[in-house]
Amino acid sequence: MSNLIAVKMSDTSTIARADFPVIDQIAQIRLHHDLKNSCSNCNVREHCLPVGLSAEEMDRINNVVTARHTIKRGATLFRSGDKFTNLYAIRTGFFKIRVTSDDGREQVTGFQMSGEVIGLDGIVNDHHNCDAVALEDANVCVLPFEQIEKLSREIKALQHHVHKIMSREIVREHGVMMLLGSMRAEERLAAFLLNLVSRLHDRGFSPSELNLRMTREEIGSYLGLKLETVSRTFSKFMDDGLIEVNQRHVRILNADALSHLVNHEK
Amino acid sequence: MSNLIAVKMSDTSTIARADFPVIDQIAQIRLHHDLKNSCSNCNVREHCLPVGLSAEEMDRINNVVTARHTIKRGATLFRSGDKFTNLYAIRTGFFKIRVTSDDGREQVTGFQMSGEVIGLDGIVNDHHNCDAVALEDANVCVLPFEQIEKLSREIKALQHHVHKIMSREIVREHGVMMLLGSMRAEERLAAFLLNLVSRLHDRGFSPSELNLRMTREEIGSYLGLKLETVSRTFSKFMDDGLIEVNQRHVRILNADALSHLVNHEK
DNA sequence: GTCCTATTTTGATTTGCATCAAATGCTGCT
DNA sequence: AGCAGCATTTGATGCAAATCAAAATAGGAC
Repeated sequence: MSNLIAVKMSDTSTIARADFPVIDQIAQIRLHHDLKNSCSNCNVREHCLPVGLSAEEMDRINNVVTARHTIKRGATLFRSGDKFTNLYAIRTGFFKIRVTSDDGREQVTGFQMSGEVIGLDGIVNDHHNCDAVALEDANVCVLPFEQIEKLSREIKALQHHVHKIMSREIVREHGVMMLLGSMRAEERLAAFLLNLVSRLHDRGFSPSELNLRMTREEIGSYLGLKLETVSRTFSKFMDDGLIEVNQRHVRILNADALSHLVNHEK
Repeated sequence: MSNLIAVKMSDTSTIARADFPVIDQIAQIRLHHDLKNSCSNCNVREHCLPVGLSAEEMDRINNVVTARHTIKRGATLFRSGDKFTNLYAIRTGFFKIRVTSDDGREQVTGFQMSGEVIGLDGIVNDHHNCDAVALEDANVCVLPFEQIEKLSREIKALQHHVHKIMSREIVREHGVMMLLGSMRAEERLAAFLLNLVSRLHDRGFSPSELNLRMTREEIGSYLGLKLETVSRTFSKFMDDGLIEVNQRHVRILNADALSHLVNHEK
């Protein structure tokens, strides 16, 4: 009965990319658009898609999503320099997006989760300028950008939705710039935790508990801090009774205090 | 013979905005689309518009640009919270874009010059989330976003161009995050100067000389540094023979050394 | 031209975070 | 299950940039 054909491949995620193109690193699933796998039934559709689409419009969008990929933890969905052809809507899993400078410095520019669309960086130069690395096994819908553009010309709501997604990313980055440019370590970490837990809450998870998918070093890269500073700041928050930390598991005990940290300098 | 009707208003740029809506702060010019003022004759069109448009397409785009605004130095083109209706293409002048947090912290997120399009932040929530402040008297084309979207559905090249402009902004912000997250003061200032001079060079100005339109404090806000650090770093670059600084005027003497600073940590 | 204010420079000192270092605790792999 | 390597924590020290302070300079208003 299942119309799903899963082409599972051996995990080559640790093998140097030069030898194996991305497509070999990830399992690929061709969709046959049964009800079970349509956008209309997807539980993150309110993030990826505009509201108020007609059944016909929904169907046409659905037909653009002809493939899904699963990406193993540690593998990259795309890399800086890769030719840009698709956007990706994250169905499940968690990614870090990072840029790398000529001299090898890395900067994590974001952590993206289900319902979020990644790959927008590739549009301007036809090539990606950052890497998308799965921090846990992930599943994404492949959105061929040319077809998204074509359909956007025909479905006004989709067009506006695409614009909103890009604008949202610009606004998000404004926030990160504020964080990096004018907050101290405690403020940065507090803002980070509150942001993560709020986005998870939007997706039906606990408003006060979360499992970090990234290392202290990756958090540090995102926040412009060294991993030791991240660790120390976690400890400080523990001592102050603001949070409970057990490795990657964090429980927020005093969200108001964290929020106060972020919004009241000094 | 001139078809231009300039409605010059008294300069109220220093008066509190609560009392005077933005429209009162800026002189407004209605265009009658004579040749002199058409996009096709604009000397920054290669920045704002896609290449390879047909005469008819160019004409239709031109008809969307029904107004221009002049903004006096120190006045704002839009502010955080303002209803979003237009994008703005900068014809002449220089803007800083800044976000302000709840507790009053300011962060300059960019300096934009002629040919660049600002206001994209407003799309996602129908309201702007940052301020655009003119750092010198400026002139912008008003681009009603609904009409841009309408025309984008009809002119494929325009649609793709809009996408590229947004993607470019995302990529630019990635670069700023790299700068803020993992560079030291000297590297940040070097990157800033090289970026500015390169963009000015693209516009026909000197590849080695520039007049800063912003204060040390504004540079510092953008770079996540205090104004004293900016000033000291300028002095250091002078001592090292990398640049010549006279107040707002900077001459780059050794671009390679600056570039080396940016691209080779330590 | 002169005054006033904003901007810039430079110096002295402090401080928050990085760096260096080492011990401990996980996790995934065989 | 056990081991190897990675991740995390914590301490000691150093340093880059912030802060505090004051003088010099420029630019605008009248």
